[in-house]
Amino acid sequence: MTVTLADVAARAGVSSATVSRVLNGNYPVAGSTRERVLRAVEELEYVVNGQARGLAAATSDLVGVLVNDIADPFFGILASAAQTEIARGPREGVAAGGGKLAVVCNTGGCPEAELTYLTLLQRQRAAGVILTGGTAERTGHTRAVTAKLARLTADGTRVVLCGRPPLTVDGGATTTTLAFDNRGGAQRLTEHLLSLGHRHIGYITGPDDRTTTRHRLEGHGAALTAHGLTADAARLTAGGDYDRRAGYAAARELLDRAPELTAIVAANDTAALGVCAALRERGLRVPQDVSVAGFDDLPFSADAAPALTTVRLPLHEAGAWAGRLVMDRESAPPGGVATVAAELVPRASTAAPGAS
Amino acid sequence: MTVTLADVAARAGVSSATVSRVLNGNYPVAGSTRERVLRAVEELEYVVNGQARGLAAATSDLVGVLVNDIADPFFGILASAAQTEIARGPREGVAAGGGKLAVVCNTGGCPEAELTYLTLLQRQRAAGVILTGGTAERTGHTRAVTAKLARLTADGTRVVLCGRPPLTVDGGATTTTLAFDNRGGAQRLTEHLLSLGHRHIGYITGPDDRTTTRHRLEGHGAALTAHGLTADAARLTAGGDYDRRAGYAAARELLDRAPELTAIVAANDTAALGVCAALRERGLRVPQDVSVAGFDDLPFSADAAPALTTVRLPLHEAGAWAGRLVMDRESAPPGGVATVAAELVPRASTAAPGAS
DNA sequence: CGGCGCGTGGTAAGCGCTTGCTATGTGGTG
DNA sequence: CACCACATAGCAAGCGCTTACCACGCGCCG
Repeated sequence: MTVTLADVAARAGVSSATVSRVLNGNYPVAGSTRERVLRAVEELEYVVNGQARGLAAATSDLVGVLVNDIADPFFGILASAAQTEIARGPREGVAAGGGKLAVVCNTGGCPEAELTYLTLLQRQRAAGVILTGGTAERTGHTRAVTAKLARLTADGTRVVLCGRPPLTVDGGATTTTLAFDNRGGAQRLTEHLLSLGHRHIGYITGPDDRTTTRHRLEGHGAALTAHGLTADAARLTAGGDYDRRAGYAAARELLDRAPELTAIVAANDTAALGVCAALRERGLRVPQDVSVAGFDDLPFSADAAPALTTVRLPLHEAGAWAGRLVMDRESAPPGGVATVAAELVPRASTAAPGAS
Repeated sequence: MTVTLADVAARAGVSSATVSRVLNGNYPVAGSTRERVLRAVEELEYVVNGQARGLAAATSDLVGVLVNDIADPFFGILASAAQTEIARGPREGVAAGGGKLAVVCNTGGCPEAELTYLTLLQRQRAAGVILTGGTAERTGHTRAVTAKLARLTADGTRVVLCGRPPLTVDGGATTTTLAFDNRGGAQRLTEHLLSLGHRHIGYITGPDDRTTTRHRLEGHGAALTAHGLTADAARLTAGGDYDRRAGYAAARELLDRAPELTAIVAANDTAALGVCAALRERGLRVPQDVSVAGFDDLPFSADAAPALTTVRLPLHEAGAWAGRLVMDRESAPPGGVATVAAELVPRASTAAPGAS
């Protein structure tokens, strides 16, 4: 049924070794022979069997990309950029060949799923793995992931972390990491609100145990402290998730609890959208009555009404960078870790309190 | 370096065949033997080599998912839902095992890339392929894709089309298809505007040669015709792409060309956002001065201000359905083709013209 | 003019796993 | 008590490809 190397060889009147050599182009083959082979390949519509090739040559055409949820634009953009780099060979464009296939895995933020996917990728002897986004902070899990990654690395799989804090492996070695400056970004964002004159700032957090959540909250706290304010966490923070619903619910909770609020910082842009909805519903204007800020600078944020003040993470660039790193097309940053800057983007959703 | 079946066999004091059988569980193995083997697997941290297994058993753990761009929420949602189904085994959750890996390929809407990816997936002997979204309408390309898909099908790869029109293969066979009712949805949307009293309706199209673009435009035209209006295409349509920029640019063009417009229908929600931005910029209010409508009902549409009238495509459901179909967990719809309904969702961005 | 080296192509040994077939030991049955 | 059937386990032949190693023939140099 399916055409094999041997079929092509027979048709071209050469041995299968020769066909293999023509196809891989890493061994001298006379021009006339090469042509005969290529013609046979054409005629038979031969397509190499990747599994067999991988087995024989101990290589793989797969690169794993672990994300929380690919439907979330944050991860979508990251993955899209990474995929493009992974598919691109050394030359331009997918069509030129030489690229690999990106296996996207939705972990849903679930630690077990993360490990399961890593094992699945290990099964396929993936050439590389990119882990994106923050991760759960549970010692057991961190240890398990570290061990798994060490194993993968030992087996020759390139591992890149993108948007999560560096992980120190036993040997002291560090897997290549692109960390986002969540703390610094959050700090600058809150400073922006403080400098506008806000003193009662609510904060809506992401899921409890995530590194990203913690870092952003820490940045927020640092800014408050620097201004001599104490973060009244119990009263002024609420949260739960990085989605619209959570932002909406948390905003309502916060407004009930602390009506004096003049600004709300959301865990990310998506949640900020929910916050805006909650404010609108209560008849509060943004930014005249309450300022709102997000994080990430997702595409829709610039188009929201009012346009959302946020912190820009260069997701596309970071994803592409991670892609190049995992493809070994670029050398790792010194020390194995690079911090990706998070830039404050002030827009219309924040203003001085009481401004009409 | 890496542990093989033979290593496990040696450690357990059995033959590698027995280990294989324990691991695959499709052949009787005595309880005591099984336990010994499993212990050895544990101790050695053995992970089966997927390539070797695939080669020997003529199976594959990969399913391809072709999308235009995974960063676009339309495809992100589709892919996310599909991925989840693909990863899920017959039982619940990823961790239970039995699932496959989703290979996501960004074609960028480029026909050549589409073919290249199909070949790459064919190389890997993928268990299945899902092609999502509209496709370019070029005879050469359609023929090439059809041929490729026929080939894949013949090789045992399950092919599912999701969100694109059915493709008739030579033999009269039809690959399983979930088509979106773009035409009907667009028609109902324009009817909605007409029934509000609009008579001067602008239309912003997607890329020229895409099926989706054509179908939506046809639905729009059908609604106008049914109302005895002639679509003055030259004057009242503009467009270019399914993104914000295109919507913005096209809206400006349209407003310059036909200031009498009281409503604008955009190719999709993303473009509609650009339209709103252009209107705001000109000091036109939505919907008082100009009504705006989108298509797809992407998550942000409900949160836009004003909330966007649109046509809901059940992307999540469709993606999950495609996933189940490609995994052969559900039988194909009668005739191999199912049409996914597109439901009008009237929201605040459309109102009667002249209403203040 | 003989031999050496290089440019080519073939041979065959795996890569790590699955699986059809065979071999063995046990219990049940006539 | 002999025989057969069944439950297990092993043997070995591939799956389709890569690649180390060898063979061959030609041109060239000494």
